[in-house]
Amino acid sequence: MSNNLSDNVCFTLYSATNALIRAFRPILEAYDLTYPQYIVMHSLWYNNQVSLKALSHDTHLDSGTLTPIVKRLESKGLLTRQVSNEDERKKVISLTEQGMQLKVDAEELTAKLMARSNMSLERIELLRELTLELHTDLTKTDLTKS
Amino acid sequence: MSNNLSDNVCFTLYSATNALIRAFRPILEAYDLTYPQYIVMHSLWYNNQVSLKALSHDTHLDSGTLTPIVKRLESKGLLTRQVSNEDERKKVISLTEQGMQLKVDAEELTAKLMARSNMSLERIELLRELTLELHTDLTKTDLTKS
DNA sequence: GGAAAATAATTTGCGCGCAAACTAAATTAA
DNA sequence: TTAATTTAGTTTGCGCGCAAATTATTTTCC
Repeated sequence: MSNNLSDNVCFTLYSATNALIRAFRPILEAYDLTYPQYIVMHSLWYNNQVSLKALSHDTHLDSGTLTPIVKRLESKGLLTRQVSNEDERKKVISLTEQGMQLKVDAEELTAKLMARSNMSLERIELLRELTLELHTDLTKTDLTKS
Repeated sequence: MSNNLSDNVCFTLYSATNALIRAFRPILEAYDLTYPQYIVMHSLWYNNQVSLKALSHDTHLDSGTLTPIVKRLESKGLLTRQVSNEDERKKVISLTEQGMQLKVDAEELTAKLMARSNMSLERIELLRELTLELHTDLTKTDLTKS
């Protein structure tokens, strides 16, 4: 029987995420990256030379979302896209030298951003666990059924 | 020194929100609403006849985001927008009879959605508190400084 | 009272996020 | 082996989310 939007976990989650992306924007601007682009780069720093499918699995982003993001990163010279030799449906996405060098500067941006917030490390870790749990929960269960 | 995206609270928050909106979509489709439209309606069910500014404050959404959303809700016949008598810069947003009736059906959708997840009520409440705290934190502090 | 500053809402431009439709290649099955 | 199905990636369309620019009204200050 909530009458206030902030009593609603969906709303607070949604608002917090928007605020986070907004806070990230000026920081990532220095690297000419958006937050989703940063996620893709982060994924590739630890899993280079993967297919779009594999990248989609790791980043939890749709292939229809990823294709234009990856194309933009390609046009910035941070990665390349080549048709796979074994399977010509697949594209191998590889970091360029420039893309790999960005890691040194941008790797720990999240820690830096969160460190500036007033939340304790314990509560941040708790938030991470709860959102991970919710995501797992929502993607495993088909909520339109039952 | 995280090498995995899921070790990163920003990423898990971002992914969980996307998953939540995605899970909400088929449910809200029955009411011909998107999630942001639902937020606006929810706000108006408890605070009718407000300016766009006031709606922006309550929903945490930008005026540039709200204007088109509110226009769409108007064209669906759920609300009206009239220029204020006292201040002609302002618009008074008011629910129509149809918009108010939607409340009966759609009010408790969030509770229903979350109830279908496997998370306990305690953990859901904890998640609500943490995301509320983070949002407050991020909007009060100018993170580009210091 | 009139210029300057502040405020409310709209518009523009860009990058998502994703469902749905589509193209092309590989796999399966008949 | 070739027709049917599956899979990988792209494209299209629509609705955000928001910064920045714009328009119109009100307030402030001289």
